[in-house]
Amino acid sequence: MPDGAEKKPSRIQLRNRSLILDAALDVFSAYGYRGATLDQISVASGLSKPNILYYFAGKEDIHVTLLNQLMETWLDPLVEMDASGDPLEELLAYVQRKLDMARELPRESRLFAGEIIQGAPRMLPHLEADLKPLFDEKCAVIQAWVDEGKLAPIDPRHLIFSIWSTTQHYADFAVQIGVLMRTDVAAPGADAYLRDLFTKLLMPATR
Amino acid sequence: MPDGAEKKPSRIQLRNRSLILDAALDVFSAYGYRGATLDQISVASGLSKPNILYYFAGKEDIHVTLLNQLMETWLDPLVEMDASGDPLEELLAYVQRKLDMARELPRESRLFAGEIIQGAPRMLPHLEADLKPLFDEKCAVIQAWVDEGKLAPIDPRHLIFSIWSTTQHYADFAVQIGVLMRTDVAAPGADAYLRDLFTKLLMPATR
DNA sequence: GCGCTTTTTGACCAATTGGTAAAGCCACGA
DNA sequence: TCGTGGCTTTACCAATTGGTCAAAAAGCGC
Repeated sequence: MPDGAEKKPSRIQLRNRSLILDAALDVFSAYGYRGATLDQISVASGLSKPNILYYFAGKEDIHVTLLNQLMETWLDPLVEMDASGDPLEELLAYVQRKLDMARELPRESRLFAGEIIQGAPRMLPHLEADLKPLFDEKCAVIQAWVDEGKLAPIDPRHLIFSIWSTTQHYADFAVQIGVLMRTDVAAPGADAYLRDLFTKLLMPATR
Repeated sequence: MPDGAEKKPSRIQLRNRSLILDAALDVFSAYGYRGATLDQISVASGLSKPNILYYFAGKEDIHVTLLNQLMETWLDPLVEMDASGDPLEELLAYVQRKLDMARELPRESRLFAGEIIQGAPRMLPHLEADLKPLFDEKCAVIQAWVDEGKLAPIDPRHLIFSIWSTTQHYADFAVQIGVLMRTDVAAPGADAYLRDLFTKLLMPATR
């Protein structure tokens, strides 16, 4: 049984763990933690239920592993925002990265959203430990840009909230958007719209 | 058993049905449909499980009833947007109404979000039948305003998406916001920020 | 091919799930 | 006060849940 100080995961372990995690991502993002079942993950992964429990300690272990992996990728676009770059360009690039991510990783976005909506029972520590410091740091960067007159005066915190919400919306509410408009034209339209939105918001008045 | 063409619901029926629906809103919005249990609703409502099933045909019946009720209140702010009013004022007022609603009815917002994230299995018909026509109508109104030069040229569909996402974010991601900033200052800050955001976006250039 | 470890499975379990049946309770009008 | 009908509970179920265990079946170095 793999535990404690493992040596080297075998080829089979690597393959099966990733099979399980991928299947679990499907199931958890679609039904939430409590709504997902090991049997669903079993079917989706092609592995028997006891076999899944050979690789993971339990349902919660799978979920936690997924959330841990997610946190890194999730923060990455914000990490990349460079304090020494051009403020408006940096922020617009951040918006674009978040938008791309919502498109490429919609399951991850929904998993994250579901977890937060349900009160983040398994994620609060991560938010406090990883997200909060990064958020504060980047807010300070943006505030400095504002103070230097390189951006219109806005509250950095709400700016970030609005970037998160507008971009993730295209992943989390994809079904609704699918009902309301042709999805094939939604993507480029969203790019242009959000660029326009945040440009107008952030462009300093003195120009 | 109350079904088919009912006469007049008794005082007790009215009270208990609303007790159940209120409790169910708590539970469903917190755990999603599959994650919620009748026992939880039973405890939260103070009624025994069989008693709950005396008033509703089953778990799904409760959920559907909740979603049906929600759809009306949910569309209301958009319905109120008046084609004959001042464009910018109307849209800013719409933003404010959605923001107020997210604050006053966070459970409903989370219930709705959870349902959509999970693919809207029980809501798709509603979206098609109720939301879509209203959405198209209001998009046409906004497009007309744009064509008349009363608003900056924007895509009405993405405008509405961004209004929905930014406002509902404060309800759906309340836990995350609670981690990142003092919640007591979040509300007025959000009001001002979003007014600024959408004013700058929508103000026509020729002024 | 041989022995040893890793992987996989089938059978099984206790707890929880949504739901049912029938009996009991209770108000209220005749 | 006595039914009568609406309301509530107790006892119970079959199905599903996450999880266990020992035995079987691969892998794999030699």
